[in-house]
Amino acid sequence: MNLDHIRYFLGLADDLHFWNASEKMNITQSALSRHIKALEDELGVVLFDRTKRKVSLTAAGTFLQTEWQRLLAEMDNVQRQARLLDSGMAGVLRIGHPSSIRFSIMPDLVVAFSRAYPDVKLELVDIDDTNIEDVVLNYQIDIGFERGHPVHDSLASRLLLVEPIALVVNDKHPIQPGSFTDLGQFRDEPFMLPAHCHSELYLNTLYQIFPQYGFTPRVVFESDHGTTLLSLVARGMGVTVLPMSYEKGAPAGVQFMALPHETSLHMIWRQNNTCSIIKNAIQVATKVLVVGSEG
Amino acid sequence: MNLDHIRYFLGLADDLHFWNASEKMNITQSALSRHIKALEDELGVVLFDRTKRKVSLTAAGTFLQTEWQRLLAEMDNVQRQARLLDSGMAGVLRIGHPSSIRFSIMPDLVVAFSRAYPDVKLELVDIDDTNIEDVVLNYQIDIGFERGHPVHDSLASRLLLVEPIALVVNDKHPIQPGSFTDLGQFRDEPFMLPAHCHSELYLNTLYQIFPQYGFTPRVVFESDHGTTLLSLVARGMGVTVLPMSYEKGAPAGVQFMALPHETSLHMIWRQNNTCSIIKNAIQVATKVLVVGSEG
DNA sequence: ATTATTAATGCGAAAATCGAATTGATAACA
DNA sequence: TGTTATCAATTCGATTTTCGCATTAATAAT
Repeated sequence: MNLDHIRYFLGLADDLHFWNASEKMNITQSALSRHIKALEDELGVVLFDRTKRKVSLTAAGTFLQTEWQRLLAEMDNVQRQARLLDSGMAGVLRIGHPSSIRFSIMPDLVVAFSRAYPDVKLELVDIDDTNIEDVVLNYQIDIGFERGHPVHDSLASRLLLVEPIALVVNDKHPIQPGSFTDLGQFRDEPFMLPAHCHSELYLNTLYQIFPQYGFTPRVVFESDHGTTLLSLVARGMGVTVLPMSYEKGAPAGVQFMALPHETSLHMIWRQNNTCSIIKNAIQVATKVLVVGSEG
Repeated sequence: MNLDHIRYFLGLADDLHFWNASEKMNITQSALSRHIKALEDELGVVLFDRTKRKVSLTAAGTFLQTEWQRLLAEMDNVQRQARLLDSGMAGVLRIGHPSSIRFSIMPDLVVAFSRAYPDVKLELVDIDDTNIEDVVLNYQIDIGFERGHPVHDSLASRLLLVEPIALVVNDKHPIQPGSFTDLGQFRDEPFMLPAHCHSELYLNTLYQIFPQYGFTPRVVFESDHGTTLLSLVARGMGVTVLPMSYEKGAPAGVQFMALPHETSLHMIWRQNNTCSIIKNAIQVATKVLVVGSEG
């Protein structure tokens, strides 16, 4: 059955006059007659009583008028929603990110994206010890953030941010920004560092720093959570090394000192994910954290 | 847009394989390809990602799969209901009847009809002093019952019942069935009779009886309600004349004696009412009250 | 490099649909 | 009572759409 048949039916049901109705719908009267007949034949139900002089709806016709009107309107709404989904103006975007950007970068991105696409629902998924690339590949999330260029082939990525890695000390520590020269000054300090189950890429970067200063840090505490490390630094338990973006939202009593080393933040997604929401998200993220671009 | 397009879409969305899906739906693969393409072009939305080797639904496609499935099911239900309405298996039937058959005939008809057509809702409309023919013609009810052949041209009717008119006396009245000969015996009795706003046809029949016995009844009380008259007869206030069908459900203490006069019961409906429920109602009524038939 | 798989496409035939004109039946009017 | 006006159904030839068959093109598997 053709939805146009139903539209023609509704037009005739409004006018109850074949010629008038056909003219309003820009078809000929003969076409309208045939459409209605075809519809009636297909249903096996007479929709109009025509007495050569007057056209009126049958009981079934009256029923179908209201029901089909409703269903056609629903069809339209469904199609409009589909177009929104297609254009990335509506839908769901699941995001996973390391805790390191929870307070500094994610809020900016979320606010910017929600403003631009208010009808897209954001689901922030907590990713702790799992490899974030796997979580993207497993369709658990659509977009992930990772420190370092993604390893997996079928992931696409964009570099969003390059930031210094910082040494973090208690603000009562004898060495402060004024007297800080290089990391070698801390060779005998107790370090608190991320655990090994954290992002490999970042850990590699991190653990390649110390040998350059000729020492291996004495690790007295391990944690994946930067905020945990920060609060222990604030309590004077030792020093730590974290991306500079942790400075925003850090507790009182800690001091960040940039090291001459950097870490990058990449946004990653499935290469075969053609959904426009992804494209929109890339665009927003790029606009918010203006950096160059990458494949 | 054609609903078949949507069916083809749903078929492909199930299989995610053009050839398999097309074979299941008894069309060729080329036809299916073109249907899907036509649908996508019409919507302006890509529904499937096809990578020459794998077919998968887009976000919009996934959405439309569930929504269109639901809408198509609704379409089917609506059509089924329309067919029921058309066949007279469902719908509403509004009935008006004189109070004279409320206890004797209507219950039988209602029970029989409800058993045969359980999905047709019966609305019993109380018709008191209004002309029942007008109530049918005004579309207030679909079917009416009238004592006598209908007057109006555009009404169709069927004779359902011919029954005696009865004299009703108190069971302590000196004249009882054994001693009853004719109505002339009651020329000096106090009569209680229907009021003039009752059905004209019946009143004409009724008031033509007395002259045949050479007297005019002494009317001491008038009422349209046969049950009222009966209860007064039971209290010994006088005698009355009513269709024999009142005997069923009459109060204790009254005695019915058939007169050699008859009244008929007709079912009436709008001649131009083509609704099958009417036809079904006629059939049921005829079967329940087996009598001949009439135009 | 070769083969198998599979969606898209070109092509002629078949089917559906269209508009213009005609028909047939009824209501309105003279 | 005969005539006209109205209006839905129908006929007919032309156009458009849709179909199946065969082929093409692109990819994955061997």
